[in-house]
Amino acid sequence: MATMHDVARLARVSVSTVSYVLTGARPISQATRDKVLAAMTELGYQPNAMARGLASRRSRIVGLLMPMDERGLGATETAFVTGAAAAASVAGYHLVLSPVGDLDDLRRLASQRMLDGAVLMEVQVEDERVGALQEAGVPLVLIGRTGDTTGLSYVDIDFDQTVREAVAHLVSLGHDRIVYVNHSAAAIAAGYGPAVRTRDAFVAAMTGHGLEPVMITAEDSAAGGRAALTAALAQAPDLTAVLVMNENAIFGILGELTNRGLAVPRDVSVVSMVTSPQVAELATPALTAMTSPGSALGRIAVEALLRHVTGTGDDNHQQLLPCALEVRGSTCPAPATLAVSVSDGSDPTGSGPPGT
Amino acid sequence: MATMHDVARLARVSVSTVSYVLTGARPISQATRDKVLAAMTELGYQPNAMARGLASRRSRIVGLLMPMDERGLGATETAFVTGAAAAASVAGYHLVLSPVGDLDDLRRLASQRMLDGAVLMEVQVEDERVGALQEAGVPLVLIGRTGDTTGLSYVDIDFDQTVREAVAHLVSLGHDRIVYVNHSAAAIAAGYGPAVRTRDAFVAAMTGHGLEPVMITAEDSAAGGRAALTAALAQAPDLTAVLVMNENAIFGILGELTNRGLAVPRDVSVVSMVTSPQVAELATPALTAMTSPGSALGRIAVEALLRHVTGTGDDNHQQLLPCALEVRGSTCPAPATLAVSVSDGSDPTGSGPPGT
DNA sequence: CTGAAAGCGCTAACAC
DNA sequence: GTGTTAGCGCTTTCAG
Repeated sequence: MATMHDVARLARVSVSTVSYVLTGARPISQATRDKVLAAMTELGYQPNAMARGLASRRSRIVGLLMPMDERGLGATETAFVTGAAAAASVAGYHLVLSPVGDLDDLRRLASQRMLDGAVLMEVQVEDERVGALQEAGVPLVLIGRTGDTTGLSYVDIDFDQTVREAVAHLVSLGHDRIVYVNHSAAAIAAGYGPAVRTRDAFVAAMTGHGLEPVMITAEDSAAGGRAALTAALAQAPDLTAVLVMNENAIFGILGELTNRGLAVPRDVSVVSMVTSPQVAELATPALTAMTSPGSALGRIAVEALLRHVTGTGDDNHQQLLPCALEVRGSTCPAPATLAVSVSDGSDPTGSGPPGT
Repeated sequence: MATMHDVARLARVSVSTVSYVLTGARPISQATRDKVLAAMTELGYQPNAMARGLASRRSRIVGLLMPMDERGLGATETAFVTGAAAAASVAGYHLVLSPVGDLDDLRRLASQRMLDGAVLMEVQVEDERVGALQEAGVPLVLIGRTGDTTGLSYVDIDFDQTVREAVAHLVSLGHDRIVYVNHSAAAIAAGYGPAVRTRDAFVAAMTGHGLEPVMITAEDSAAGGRAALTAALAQAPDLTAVLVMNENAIFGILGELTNRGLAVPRDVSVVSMVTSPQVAELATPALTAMTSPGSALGRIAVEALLRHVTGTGDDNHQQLLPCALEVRGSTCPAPATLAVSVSDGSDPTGSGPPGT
């Protein structure tokens, strides 16, 4: 393995010159640079990452910290990762995905000066990792948001916009009995951001359309989805559409719908929010969904982090990204307004009270 | 940030002593060790990873290289990761997941002496990464197998056993028209290990039971699954069971079955191979599956790698792990043997030619 | 525009 | 059982 000395000797320059052509930290004449570059390629030189890191106090590694629970990475999260990795690679940084479950592990990783910065995924409202990294002096950017974002950089999904557009889509199809299946009650109670924010946004959106917001909570599993649909039908027997933000429950919901002889979308329209096209396509029919801005989230987070790390630019980047409506096969116009309504010609806006 | 010198000074010992209590590379008296440890905690000392790496020529980082395509990590792959991370952590190593898509990126990573070793996931029959890492002198272990495994360490799933048990399960339930839905024809032609090995194992298993092996290929998507089921029914209209090893196609298969009014498991039993419980539970009914030895694969791979890296033990670990049959709701006894058979009492073994 | 040399924080001989 | 010290390969002053 050739070292910088070897390159310097071969190019007949000093080591510092070699170093400077590598880092670009000071101007080098074209002639010298060419000599050095030639020597490098001739020797197949690659700088030693550890030595660089020690001398420069910069590892050129940024971490993507994701709590890996058993559920695995959905396509959405995977998109974060690929987007982030690409952005890091472009900047000459390595992105390492650290499946740190343990807070102590994280503390260790951070204090060992192994990371120039970190992107946190799956951020909780009260996330201990934030404090741990700040104490260790590791710059960070969140994908998601903590409760108090003062002085923190983050990139997150615009849940308000997402819910609003999803509801608008259903309303424009004539639906007026829309049930929202959220994450679990426990998640909401714990203040899990996406669950809380979508809940509020749903209430606002429905109210804005003069409709009554009905929300059901669901455990993150197929069984949870089945139970949620059962509860939804109990609470709103005349529902014509369900809005879901729970990739783990959605298949249970669809299964239970089928079990009850309700066809999608003929009898019930379904919209899945913050969903990747891949998952949407798994269902039959494919799901109309609000597609998450997957790789963009990851890319933007890393770019903001690197700006922070290198001291280039704002160290307080806060940004929301929209989800895009992609209409597939799980939504269609609401079944002809209730027989009674049709027969008496009332309620053409479809915004009447339930049970009419 | 406290350094080793600070610790040494506070404990009134030499730096080397501190270093040795850290590495355990030579015996230290209990008294000194205690002093040093006390000093360390008092200062909140954490060794600098870069300095250690430079001096010891060991980064204590092992890479888990996974080509991240858009599909994302299934629960199965995620289990590899968590198993591997846990094993690395226990040994005091960091596991970094490197989403290297580009071979040049990988070469760079390897030549920069950043990795003490690597575990390769999603191994292809002809995998360029193997050569790249070997040239760079990076020890490696595969999860999966290349075509020629001479001199290579690997851990893989025992596809023979998996197929054999899955078929045996169906046969024991009285099924005799079993269709296997494999990966795509292209994947098989390219020599994709799991596809080729399960194909051969399926033929062997069916033949062993005196049954005719019918295999259909499917693209890795819901649409591919739907098409495959259509093809399967065309080729074997009287099929009573389908065996699948394609997590992306399985939902398409199930959807198409429903579309055609075929109930699972009443009309058709379904077994999914190399599947995580999480995915199996997504379906309604939950899928009977051959559960993959997820985290064990990751753990064993890392343990083998670390033995290799530290020179402790065989650097040629080759091991196959079985999948476990977990019976859920998608299989049941075959529909009463064909009416004709029953009425004429023939073919009790169910091994007659198709179309009887 | 280029060189010389002093570290970065740690490990691992080599001494005792 | 412990101390001394020469590097590991690079970056970055400080000089020219």
